[in-house]
Amino acid sequence: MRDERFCASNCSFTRAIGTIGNKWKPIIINVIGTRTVRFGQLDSIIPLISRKVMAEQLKELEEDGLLERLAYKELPPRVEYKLSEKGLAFLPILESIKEWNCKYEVAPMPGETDKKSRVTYG
Amino acid sequence: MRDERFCASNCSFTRAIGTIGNKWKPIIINVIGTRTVRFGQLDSIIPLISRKVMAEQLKELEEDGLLERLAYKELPPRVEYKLSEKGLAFLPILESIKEWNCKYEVAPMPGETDKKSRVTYG
DNA sequence: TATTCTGGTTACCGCTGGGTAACTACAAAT
DNA sequence: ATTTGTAGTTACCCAGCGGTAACCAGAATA
Repeated sequence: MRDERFCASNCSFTRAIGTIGNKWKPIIINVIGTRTVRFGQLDSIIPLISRKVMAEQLKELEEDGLLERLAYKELPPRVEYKLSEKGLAFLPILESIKEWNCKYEVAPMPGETDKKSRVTYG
Repeated sequence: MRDERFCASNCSFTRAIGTIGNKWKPIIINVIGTRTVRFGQLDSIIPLISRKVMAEQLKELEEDGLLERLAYKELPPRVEYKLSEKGLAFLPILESIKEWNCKYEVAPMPGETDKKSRVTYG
């Protein structure tokens, strides 16, 4: 999941890509946004990702200081996730990616209506 | 390599992540920058990536309109790659990722000097 | 004649990313 | 007594990612 060659690079940019350069992390960060979200919510908002991978990604995001994890000692358990200052500072970058894509993307095939393509995170 | 569920999504942001959300593409785009670069150059500048994967990534970047491929009918062959308008428009986003990382990254372990970690693309 | 140079492509194969299902703890509700 | 709900974790397993090595054309150089 995490590529050691990237994380151990002397190059700051390479390490940055090692941190957020995969398909799930930008999606997760974008979904959380400025909210506080529980694990189960993330799991149902992003159905394409399995619980296992979700847990891995969240753990890595926390290790990299993008995410804060608040676990309440209750039963059934309750855990809330919210972006740290670093994570919040990444949101504008995601916004500029959205703008960039809207401006330059060639139109996706029109009339696409099957369920799989309905999923939306942005 | 390319995740069909991302590309087929109705969500523009998800499609964008499907386009550039992997570890090699931002690196390649950053290395090319405003230059015109040949295949062999890319291959030697980024030794961690194999020829096969490099070729795949370049092809996808071209398909997604980020890259222009100029093949000269010579022997031995010469092929040059340069960023399209769309690709160039992505460079500022990479710059902001660099700034973001410099500002918030926890210091990597000091005194790291083995060769693997020497590789730099940024 | 043989080697080099370039930008790939292809066959082969091992490793692992990631999916599924089962399982945990314990309180509260039925 | 049994079911439900939450946040994970673990074992198991398979498709496919990605690495390696071989191979291609054909001109130029030694």
